[in-house]
Amino acid sequence: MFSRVNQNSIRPTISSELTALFRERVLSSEFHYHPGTEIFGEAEPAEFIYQIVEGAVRSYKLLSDGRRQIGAFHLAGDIFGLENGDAHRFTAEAIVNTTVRFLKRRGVEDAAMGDMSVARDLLFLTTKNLQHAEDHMLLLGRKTSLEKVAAFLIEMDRRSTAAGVMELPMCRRDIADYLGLTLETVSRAISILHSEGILTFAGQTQRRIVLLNRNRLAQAAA
Amino acid sequence: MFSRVNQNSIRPTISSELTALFRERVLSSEFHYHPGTEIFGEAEPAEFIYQIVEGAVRSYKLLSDGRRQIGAFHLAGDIFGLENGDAHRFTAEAIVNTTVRFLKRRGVEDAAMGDMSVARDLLFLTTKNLQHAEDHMLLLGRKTSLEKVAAFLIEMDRRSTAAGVMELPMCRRDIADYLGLTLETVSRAISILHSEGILTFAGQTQRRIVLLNRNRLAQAAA
DNA sequence: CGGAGGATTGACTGAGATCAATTACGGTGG
DNA sequence: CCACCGTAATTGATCTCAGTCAATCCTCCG
Repeated sequence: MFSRVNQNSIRPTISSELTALFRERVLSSEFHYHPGTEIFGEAEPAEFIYQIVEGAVRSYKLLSDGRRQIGAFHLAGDIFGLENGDAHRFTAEAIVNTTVRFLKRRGVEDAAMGDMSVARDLLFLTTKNLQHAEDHMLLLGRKTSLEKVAAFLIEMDRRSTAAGVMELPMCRRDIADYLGLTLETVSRAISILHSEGILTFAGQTQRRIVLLNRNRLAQAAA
Repeated sequence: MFSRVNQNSIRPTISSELTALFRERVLSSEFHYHPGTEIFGEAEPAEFIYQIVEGAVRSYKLLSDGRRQIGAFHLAGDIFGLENGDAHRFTAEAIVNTTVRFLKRRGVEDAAMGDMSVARDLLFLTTKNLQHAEDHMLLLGRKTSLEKVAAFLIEMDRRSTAAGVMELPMCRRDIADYLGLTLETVSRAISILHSEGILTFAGQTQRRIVLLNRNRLAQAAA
């Protein structure tokens, strides 16, 4: 399922104190997950919090009949699995080959009790997640399929490190379950943006996208 | 727009420290809002945080063409307007005649710096909001209209103090904008639940609803 | 009693879902 | 290196759930 690895370069994040905590505690506490493997399940006890060293993770909820809503994608540097209760509220799965750092939740809470800057970090991170969820509610409840896909591409563009081409780690189905659509509708929307010259594909994969006109993309996202 | 009032009984909430703070600082810092009046606007500087003494408030985001997504309804006892940045991320409006308490945001932040239990309260409250938003994303992205309306009624039932009849302070359009539907679809869904004997109306208004079969309602919410 | 806003109901439309076929890509073994 | 296979993505045809448009009813007011 997973295997130990050793790697230490990581994209800097805003949450400096927590990232520092992660750095301090790197006692081979890194693990590797293969595509599709579960990191933790919804309602499982939340023992750790996680930071992605490399790779990508999807967090989702399921309905009993299999309908899935992905609440967030986590990329390199992102911290996830942060809960305030005892149980995880999402299932988290590696999308691609992913390396992850662990921190014991109790340890973080203890640190927060003693160190106000850690407590502030925790609140800041939770607020960031809340802000994202709030924006995503507007998208899910009130935007059209084209607006959703455009907004998704803008979000990924903003979060991607490489400036030129953006490599999407997730498949169309993942995008669909993030946007409350079907994979066919996502594909059609991307085709429209392609045919309108707003984006193009790099190489012969549909996962590497180059944005040709960010203004028009932003308009489409309105 | 609003007028001073004096009232002090309030439903107890989970967030005891913050509520205590609100109590301490009640120096005629209560205001009354009439239906439809704005308490604060999106992107306005967040100077205060608020607690409802009596009434109901809707928090929403707008798209440029007027499409609206209500992110939450706030009822008596609820604290809202809590931001971690300098600006509000929602517009908040009174739905009915509403009395609200204020706390200076700076004051709360200062208290949190000195008192760890206030800091914990702040984090707890933000986490509660996040949890609600996460559940609501699943509803908005993946549930059918009937499931949405059933889930809404269950939520309001859980939050309502009176056990028998539930008095909805909001109109069908508000419900629709909360659930990502149109008011007609909400009306039809309620009619279906009515015709199936799951709910009935109290008196001759469509705002007072009595749940006749919570099990079947929960099933409908799947 | 009359008027305005809220809610329901009906007829029709349409955006996105579903079903289905085809094409493209990436990994594997020969 | 290439043929093969399974998965991913695209594209087309059709369907359906919820949206739109519109009429009516209801309720609470002045």
